[in-house]
Amino acid sequence: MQEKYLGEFEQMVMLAILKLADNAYGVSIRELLIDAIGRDVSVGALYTTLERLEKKGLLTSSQGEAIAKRGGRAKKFYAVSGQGKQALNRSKNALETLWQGIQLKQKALYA
Amino acid sequence: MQEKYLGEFEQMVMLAILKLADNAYGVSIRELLIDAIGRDVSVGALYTTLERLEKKGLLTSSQGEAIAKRGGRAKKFYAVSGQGKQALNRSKNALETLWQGIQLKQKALYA
DNA sequence: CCAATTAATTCTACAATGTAGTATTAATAT
DNA sequence: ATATTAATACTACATTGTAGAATTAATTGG
Repeated sequence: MQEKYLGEFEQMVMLAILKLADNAYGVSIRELLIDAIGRDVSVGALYTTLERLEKKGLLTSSQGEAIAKRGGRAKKFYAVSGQGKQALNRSKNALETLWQGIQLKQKALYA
Repeated sequence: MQEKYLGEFEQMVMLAILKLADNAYGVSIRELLIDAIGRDVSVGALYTTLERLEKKGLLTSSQGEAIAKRGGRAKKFYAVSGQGKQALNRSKNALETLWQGIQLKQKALYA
């Protein structure tokens, strides 16, 4: 079977998880994404993607303990699997290769 | 309207066009992509994507002249529009921001 | 000039990913 | 127990990815 690309949103979600390390769960992932990419991410979009990535084996998850805070459901923590990391690398490399030598905007040479 | 991401394949196609400069048409784009990303790209996948990108205003096209070669239909040349370049930049920046500080593989420090 | 050949694009159909909104669940506090 | 809160799950539809077959348009040889 030919390796497929990751979708772009999928990539972003996985990168957010890597960044959050052991604090990567739905709400925190969503916040980081919204902040990092400067646009809204709907709750549904995120959870759907998390599920799909886990089903494909690119993410793993573990149920969090209940915490002594006001209330609310337990968190489900995510981590990027080895397979997921490989996929990220492949996508990154493919894009980098293609960007090679392309200059879209001229940077100002001096202020 | 919120800006959407480019799909990853869409990005790749646009980058290939930029690279090919004034020789970007279906067949050459496909060859460059196959070579650059190391996997097959079906004819249909490519042309469908080209059409959609043009319809969205991210690409422009122009009909090529018939050329004195064995035979075959005239080429349709593509170029990335200003809007297309902006979209590429946005996607690139978003991904770069997220990759910031993430180290997946340790590079060998010495051989 | 017409049939064969070639180079290229278009068409059709379905799968995977993107996206949003609403509903549900599970925990805590009163 | 009931209200409140934090979080996840569900449902549905739009967009993008993907493949293969069909079609078109050009050239050349006879």
